[in-house]
Amino acid sequence: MRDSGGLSIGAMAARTGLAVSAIRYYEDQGLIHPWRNAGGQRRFQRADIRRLSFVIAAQQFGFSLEHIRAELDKLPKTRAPSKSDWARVSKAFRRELDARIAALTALRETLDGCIGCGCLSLEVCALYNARDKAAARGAGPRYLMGDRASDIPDAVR
Amino acid sequence: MRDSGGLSIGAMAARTGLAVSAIRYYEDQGLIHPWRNAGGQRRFQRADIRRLSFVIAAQQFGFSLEHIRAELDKLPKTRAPSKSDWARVSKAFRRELDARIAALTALRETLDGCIGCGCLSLEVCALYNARDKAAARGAGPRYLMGDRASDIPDAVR
DNA sequence: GTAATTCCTCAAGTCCACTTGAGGTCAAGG
DNA sequence: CCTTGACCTCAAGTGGACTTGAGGAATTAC
Repeated sequence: MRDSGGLSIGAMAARTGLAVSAIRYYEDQGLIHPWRNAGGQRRFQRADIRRLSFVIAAQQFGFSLEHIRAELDKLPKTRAPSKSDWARVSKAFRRELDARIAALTALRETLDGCIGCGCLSLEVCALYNARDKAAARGAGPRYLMGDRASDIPDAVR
Repeated sequence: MRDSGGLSIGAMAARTGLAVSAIRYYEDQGLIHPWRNAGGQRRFQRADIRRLSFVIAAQQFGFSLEHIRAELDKLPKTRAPSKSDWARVSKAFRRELDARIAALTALRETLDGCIGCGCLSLEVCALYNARDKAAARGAGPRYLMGDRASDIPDAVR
């Protein structure tokens, strides 16, 4: 198992809780960059566990793999990432996270006010316009992950 | 357009910002129940706009259509839903929403502590175990929507 | 009354994030 | 040395949420 010091894909799976197939898929998507041993098998650094943990956590917040890849690309590829490297990525990530939580909270309040009020004048209902706000700010998984402009047409008229 | 008073699917699309095809799909999934006019075309009540707005908002929070359908099934099918009908649905929805926001916030703090600290002893790192917590509590869209137990294997060993 | 628009039903295609399976190679234990 | 289990690639399948297209009928606008 320890060929030239690296971890096998099975060991990574055991340590992260991910399926082996998922880890291979993540390599495909450029999220991790294992090297190969003499026999062509993948070998991982211990630091890659952290990388994968980050992927898992970020996904739970609704970020797409592409988005996560973009964040991870900010880490150095040659040397193992240091504390400050991770802190930098974390900071950017945290900002988006805050925005997302804020958007969710705002939408929740809108929903409260609107559904609670029972107003049936839907043209002026806040809920009615919630998606525009969300689309502009990027609230839920949908808009943040897919970025499908076609989803927000001319509206209302 | 006003056959026996109902709104056409095109009118609904214009008022909600949804694509016509999406509205038809939602009917397929049991989220709305339009009736048909003499010529077989769908006709909607004005109250259905609110129904669709709810669908849109709930989706932004990461709920699956099936989950949303379950919530909407609590509304009366025969008469148009009243203020208190909506309030009841809203209350249940709000509870889940609160749980989700709390989980996100907790995960964010975990991430802060862990990535900020730069600890490289990943076996004890909180981030390392974040997914287990999340799986137990139901944090992100993934686990709440898919409920894929196969995703959380025997782990760590 | 007729042309343009809107609507209808299928069936099939798309995108994301994976999993499953076939057919074969590599590595570790006895 | 040889068997067993872990690993390899590549193609195809899955599920959720839709969209697109074909072929045709209903409605509306002039």
